[in-house]
Amino acid sequence: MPKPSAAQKPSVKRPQKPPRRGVADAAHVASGKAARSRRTQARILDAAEELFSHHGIYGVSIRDIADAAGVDTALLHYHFANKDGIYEAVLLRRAGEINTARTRSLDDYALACAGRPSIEGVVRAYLQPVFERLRNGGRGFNNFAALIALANNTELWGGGTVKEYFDPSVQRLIELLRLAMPKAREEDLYWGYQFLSGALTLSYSRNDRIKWLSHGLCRANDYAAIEPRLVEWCTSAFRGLGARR
Amino acid sequence: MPKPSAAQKPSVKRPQKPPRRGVADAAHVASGKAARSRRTQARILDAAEELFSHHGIYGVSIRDIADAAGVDTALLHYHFANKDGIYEAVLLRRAGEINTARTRSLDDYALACAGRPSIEGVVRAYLQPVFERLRNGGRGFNNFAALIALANNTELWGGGTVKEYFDPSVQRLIELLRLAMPKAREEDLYWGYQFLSGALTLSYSRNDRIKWLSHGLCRANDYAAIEPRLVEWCTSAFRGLGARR
DNA sequence: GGGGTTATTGATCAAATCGTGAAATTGGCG
DNA sequence: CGCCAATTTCACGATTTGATCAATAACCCC
Repeated sequence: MPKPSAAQKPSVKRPQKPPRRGVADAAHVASGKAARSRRTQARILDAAEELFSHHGIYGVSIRDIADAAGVDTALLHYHFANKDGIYEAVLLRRAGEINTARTRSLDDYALACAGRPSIEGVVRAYLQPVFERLRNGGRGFNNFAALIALANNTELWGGGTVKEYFDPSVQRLIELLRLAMPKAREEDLYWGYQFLSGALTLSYSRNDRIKWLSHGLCRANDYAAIEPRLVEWCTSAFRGLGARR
Repeated sequence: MPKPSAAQKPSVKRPQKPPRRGVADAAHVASGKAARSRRTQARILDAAEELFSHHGIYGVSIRDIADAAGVDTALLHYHFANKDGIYEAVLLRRAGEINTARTRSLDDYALACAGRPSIEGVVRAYLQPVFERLRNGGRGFNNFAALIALANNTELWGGGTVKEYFDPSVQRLIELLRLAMPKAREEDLYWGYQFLSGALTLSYSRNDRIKWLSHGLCRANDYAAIEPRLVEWCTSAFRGLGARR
């Protein structure tokens, strides 16, 4: 059984993170100790992200990550204290970015529609940032997404820290949906989000069952096929829900 | 990293399962060696089901299961060979039952509607058996469902054996949907199922995020609230999809 | 009621796991 | 250069984990 999880070793001795370098050097490969450190941390997180997304947090050992990243296990403890620390760092690295992008996308749409949002517009604005990254974000983001899918079906849900990044963008979504369908009941909006979320989550999970079911007609990670269909799917569904009373 | 998983120790020495008792004694607590054995196996599987559903397969040790079931670890090996064996036994115990129930429910509906199924009828018939068990099946079935939700977001998907129980009922669902919406494109039917499946899956996962998001208005395991809404949700969505061309 | 089979236990192993502390390396800076 | 701190490696200990084997207990049948 997994230990009571984190928060049991304050790890006082660990040194502070180095301050950001004064001069921003992003063009070519940055040199210097701090930059090098940041790069190895990123390598570790990349490896952990990939492994976690495949086998879950308990299916991966610290050694696995260290080997994949090409460093010693002690280095992981040095940078991230313990396994939970690595896991959390993996999630936090991208959680903020994607959710501010979501919120921004929704805000942009709210502005563009001049206070009269359509269901389709809202749904599209909410989904667009994720799918854009799924298509163009490289393997890293796809691993991250698959990991989110895994964590999403657990009570852990990333140890509780991550949800605080995701919640605001969802609340913004609900707000706009409320505007778009004023006759809908409050609970129904949340249930609608729940159903949307489940469908979205399965989309970027590592489950390719649909390929077998459809005899190769559909592939689970064919995001170009999924995005318009999911938008349409949720739009119809919300519309039926909003028209009910 | 998890081992290449099962299929590496033929475990020749393990004795055969005992033959079913000649006399069926189901009314009161069955006595006899075979019955007792079956009961302890069930206790083990119950414990494993619960633990796996919470922490995933790699988050639970054989000792954890043995302790929870109140037996020695060696007994688990005796009955199920190894850890993967336990996991598979947990899944197989209910996978067949629920899916034949699903298929039967769909067949019944197909008969009742006299070859002219409605989208709503099909969706309802597909979902009804699960929700009935989620409401009345006791904690055991809920644990099982949560475990399925967990496994569903993995490429493992239960080691590959379980899908063969699930697939036929899904194919039957698709067939009937095809009848209900003859103008729909083939791929869209499968994508629709994928979205339905994701929403359903999240419903019985252990994620209660919706409770927080809705400030207590909705609770993730309020199946009485979910079932009618999910039926309506998917019906509207499929309808929009079927009307498109 | 004893013999044989099945079910269950206790003791134990080898490998894997997380984590630590001391040593070695690296780079920045006077 | 030569010191100092941040980074990285090496070697190791304590614990957990999956699994096995012999020994015991429960049961059934003759």
